[in-house]
Amino acid sequence: MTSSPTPLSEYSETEQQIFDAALHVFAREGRHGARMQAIADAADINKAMLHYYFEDKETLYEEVFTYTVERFMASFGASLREASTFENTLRAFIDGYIEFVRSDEAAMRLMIQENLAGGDLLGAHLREATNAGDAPPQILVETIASAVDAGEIRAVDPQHTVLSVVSTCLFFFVARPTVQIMHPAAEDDWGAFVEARKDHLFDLIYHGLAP
Amino acid sequence: MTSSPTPLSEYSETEQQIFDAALHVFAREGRHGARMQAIADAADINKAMLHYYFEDKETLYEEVFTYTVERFMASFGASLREASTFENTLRAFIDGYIEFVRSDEAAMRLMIQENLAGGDLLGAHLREATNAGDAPPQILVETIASAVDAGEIRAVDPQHTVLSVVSTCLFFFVARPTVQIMHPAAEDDWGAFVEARKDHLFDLIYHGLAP
DNA sequence: ATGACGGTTAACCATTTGGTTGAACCAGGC
DNA sequence: GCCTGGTTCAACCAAATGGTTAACCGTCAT
Repeated sequence: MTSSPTPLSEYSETEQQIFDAALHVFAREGRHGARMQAIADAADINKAMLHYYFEDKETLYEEVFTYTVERFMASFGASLREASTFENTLRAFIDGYIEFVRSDEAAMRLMIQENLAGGDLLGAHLREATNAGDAPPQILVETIASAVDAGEIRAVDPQHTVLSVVSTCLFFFVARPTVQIMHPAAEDDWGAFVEARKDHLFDLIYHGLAP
Repeated sequence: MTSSPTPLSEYSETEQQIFDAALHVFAREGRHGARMQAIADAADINKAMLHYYFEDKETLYEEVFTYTVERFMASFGASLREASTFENTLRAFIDGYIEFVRSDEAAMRLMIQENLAGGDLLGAHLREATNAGDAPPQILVETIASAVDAGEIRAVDPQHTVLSVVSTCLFFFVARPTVQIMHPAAEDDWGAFVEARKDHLFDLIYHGLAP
């Protein structure tokens, strides 16, 4: 279920094990809470190997985080290809974005950890991308703005709307333990619950935007 | 802006300082990432005082967390008093819930930290409350179910709907650093942004539920 | 064979961190 | 004054943690 985060191809096998393990431990314990020994254990290697492949904890974190944030931003746009109707676009985005997060929950948790801890490193990356013009959600914002202009949907604020869509797609992953206690269905079969959630979210938001 | 989390009244002043500081540090760095020295610094006291008032790190965390989770659950129901129309109820809940989180963001961050870390302690508290019948969101679920039965809103799944409402109310706080980079308005005046968000969320969800 | 080299390991070191201690401080009651 | 109780602090200690080292493989070119 929790797949490997498809690290860089130029990495050796051991490097990928470390990378993978570090992502999961950092995602769970946070930048400072994570212990090098825990990462070594998760990667099933000797602690010294961590420093052989990555200089120190800080460097390891930065490499893992940088790679994760880039993958995250790429996934944003990837879910938006081929826009026919706005209805199809919204459906494709919700499905695609949720599918991406499901395939690598640890990546998302790491992003949230950064936010909780102040998001300094995150800020640097995002500002860079934003200035370069390829800020991830900008595409969706424009899609919604166009739909508003074309009269396809009500005159909502595109920025706020995108934030709402993203919120609903991500939050139930963030609070997964809580959700699984509250919703018996989510506890029994998480996969089915995620599918049901895609349908519900599209239905709710599409009706919320309809004229 | 970041108000004090109104600790238990039976606490002495020093105890409250510690409690308050611990909440903020745990919320930012997580259960294991938090350093006792950091908490002592934030509380502006000597490190030995922490152990004078609270046995050890684990106990301190548990007391802070227990108190936080209880306050959180109470706030859930508190936002639902006096339901006339469903429209008013929804509006009151969104406003009240967001206002509660705004008044104590650290409490919410602590809850999210617990979720990211697996939520074992959280699970114990929630299951207890759920079995006792006073599970926080149960009231909202029933309100929505009634509205569906009365034909006030479309035939949506109440459980999923509540999760969606809560997602949108909480997520922009969780990802506040990211949101502030993406939305210039949120960076300039967070308070005004939160207000705008209340309006937007009510508008989006109310239309999403309307028949 | 051998030696150079990437990879791997256990043992080790220095610093940080959680936690303790004994003395000092500071009321209020006698 | 001086005792007593709760409170506060600097210094201290043992364990945990990040990071290093020197030796040890295995293998491949010479």
